[in-house]
Amino acid sequence: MVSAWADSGPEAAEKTTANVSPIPRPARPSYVPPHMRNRDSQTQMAVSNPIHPNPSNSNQTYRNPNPNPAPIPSPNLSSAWVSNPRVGSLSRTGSWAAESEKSFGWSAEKNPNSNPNPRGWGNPGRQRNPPAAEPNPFAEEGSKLNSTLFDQENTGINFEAYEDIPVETSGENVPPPVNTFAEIDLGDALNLNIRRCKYVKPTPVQRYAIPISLAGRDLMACAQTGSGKTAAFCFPIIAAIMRSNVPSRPRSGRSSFPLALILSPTRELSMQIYEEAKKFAFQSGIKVVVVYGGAPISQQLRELERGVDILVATPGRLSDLLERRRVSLSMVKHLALDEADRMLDMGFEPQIRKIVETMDMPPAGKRQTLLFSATFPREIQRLASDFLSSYVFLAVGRVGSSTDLIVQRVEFVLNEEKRSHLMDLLHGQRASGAHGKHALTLVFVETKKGADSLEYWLCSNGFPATTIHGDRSQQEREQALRSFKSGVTPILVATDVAARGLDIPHVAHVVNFDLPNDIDDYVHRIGRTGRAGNSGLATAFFNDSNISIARPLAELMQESNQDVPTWLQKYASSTRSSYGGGGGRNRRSGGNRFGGRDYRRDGGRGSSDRYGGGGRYGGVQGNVVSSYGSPAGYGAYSNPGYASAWD
DNA sequence: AAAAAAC
Repeated sequence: MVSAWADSGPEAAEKTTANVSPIPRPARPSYVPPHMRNRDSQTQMAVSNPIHPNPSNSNQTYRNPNPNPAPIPSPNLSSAWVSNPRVGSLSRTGSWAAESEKSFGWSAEKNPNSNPNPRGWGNPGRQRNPPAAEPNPFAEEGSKLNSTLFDQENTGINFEAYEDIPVETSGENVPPPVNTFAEIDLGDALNLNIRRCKYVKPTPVQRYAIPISLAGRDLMACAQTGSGKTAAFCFPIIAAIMRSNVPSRPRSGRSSFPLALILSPTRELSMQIYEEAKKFAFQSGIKVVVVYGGAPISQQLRELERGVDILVATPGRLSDLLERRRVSLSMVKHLALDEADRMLDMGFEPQIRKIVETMDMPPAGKRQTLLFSATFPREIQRLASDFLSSYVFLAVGRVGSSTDLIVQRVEFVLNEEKRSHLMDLLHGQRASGAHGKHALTLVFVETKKGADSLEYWLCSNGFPATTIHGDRSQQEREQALRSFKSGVTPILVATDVAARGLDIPHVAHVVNFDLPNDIDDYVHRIGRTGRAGNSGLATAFFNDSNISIARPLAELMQESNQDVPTWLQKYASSTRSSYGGGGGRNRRSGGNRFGGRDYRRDGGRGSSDRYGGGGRYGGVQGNVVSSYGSPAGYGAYSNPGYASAWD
């Protein structure tokens, strides 16, 4: 379980801070101190406010599964693949991957004009704007795969770790899980794209969530970080749109009428979901558009005008577009909230409620609603049930899952010693070299100011760092992320803006320089490493100002088979029991094996219980099953190509 | 108390 480089950790920890004096080195020439950075002003956009006509035919039959989906020209290998559930035993380096890509004929695929769009983007019956050549979203992936660097460092998905993963479903008539993608009718185009993504078999959350969603059910899914959630909600949405009769969308005004809406709490996460969704929807005729703040709206408006089927958005920019009547939600048949617990917490909930309940979106029951997160506090579940109709609750357990692959360490570090202690860790990493050239370190701090100041200090001390937080311009944020991912600045100092969902390959080490107050935030932060079944290291600096998280942290570490320092246990037991009622902020799910538990079950506990109990629905049926019961089609193999598509 | 999210 412990990887080679993780073993080098303790050596670094043994160094004393006293031995290290910051080595004054000139800042890298490219570094610009925070106060010197100019915040670029946004392009002003003339606001037009066309009156939004009521779409006359929005009462289309909901979900009309068409047994004869519109034929989509597809390369000839797809059907062969669909009928072969045993691809799981093939190695990426084997002939399968190499040969199949050749025979797909990439150059031909780049010309979508040979693929008359059967969906009618935005303006049915008429293709006002023939689509420009659809760029191949797999191009970058392909070049990455050919890199020996990545081949060396990526060990591929560790499916063995998922063999015994506990899965809990509850709700009425829960559709059964599948073992392979081939068992589900996702359509030729999507099947082909799944293959291009090098996904060989579904992850646990996908095995359960896809059949449930495909059956048209609402879903609240709780699955560990890095477990393939994006695909779990994108696949069924794409498949459903493909097999439905696309309702004709009004041509009036300048509104666009997406069929699916995917909301996420940060701009970068929306961007990431968009990039993934574009791959899945490649050459399916389904148009994906992303909108978020901080970027010029004019370009986004143009994209929308060209038609949109799946809209990925952050709440603020979407609200803006809704007020401008440039987007109508009246045709939305699928609503997905990623990081749903964050979307429904105090800061976001009113905004989300406004979008979902007071605009023109069909109500729960007339649309499908999919909620995904790694964490689902009980009170958020209760809020969320307002948006759901007869939903299935799905929890994929933590044991044997990716958080188990993260080695978690907690060190007692006083505030004034944090910087030098971080320096020790970084020096140790650098000296051992065991992390490899592409090993990245993500450092979480509490405040935006703190992020700037730590970044400056690191740079001044010879550690190439950059920072991402909400006070930086969107350009700067995206640049920082690129620079981090590419290894130009292998240290990224971040606020919680980077805590959730971001899939950054090769993050070997997550440092909680400042611990969060909420254990769920901790779970999401450390989930930036140890992805796709790879191992990772998470180090937290703890001191007296973190007492409130001591107990849930100790419990979490215990649940994931980590060594809990004795001193931390003392802190934990010195705080009031979280089970005594009241003060349930940091309550986890009562020590069970899941990241969350259906609040409709397990009635009878106090109402302050955070993750379970006191449900207003009595007697919801539940099943606990082992996810990977059937070994069919699962062979040991390694595939370096999976990591980035896993979440 | 902080962070995120529109102009």
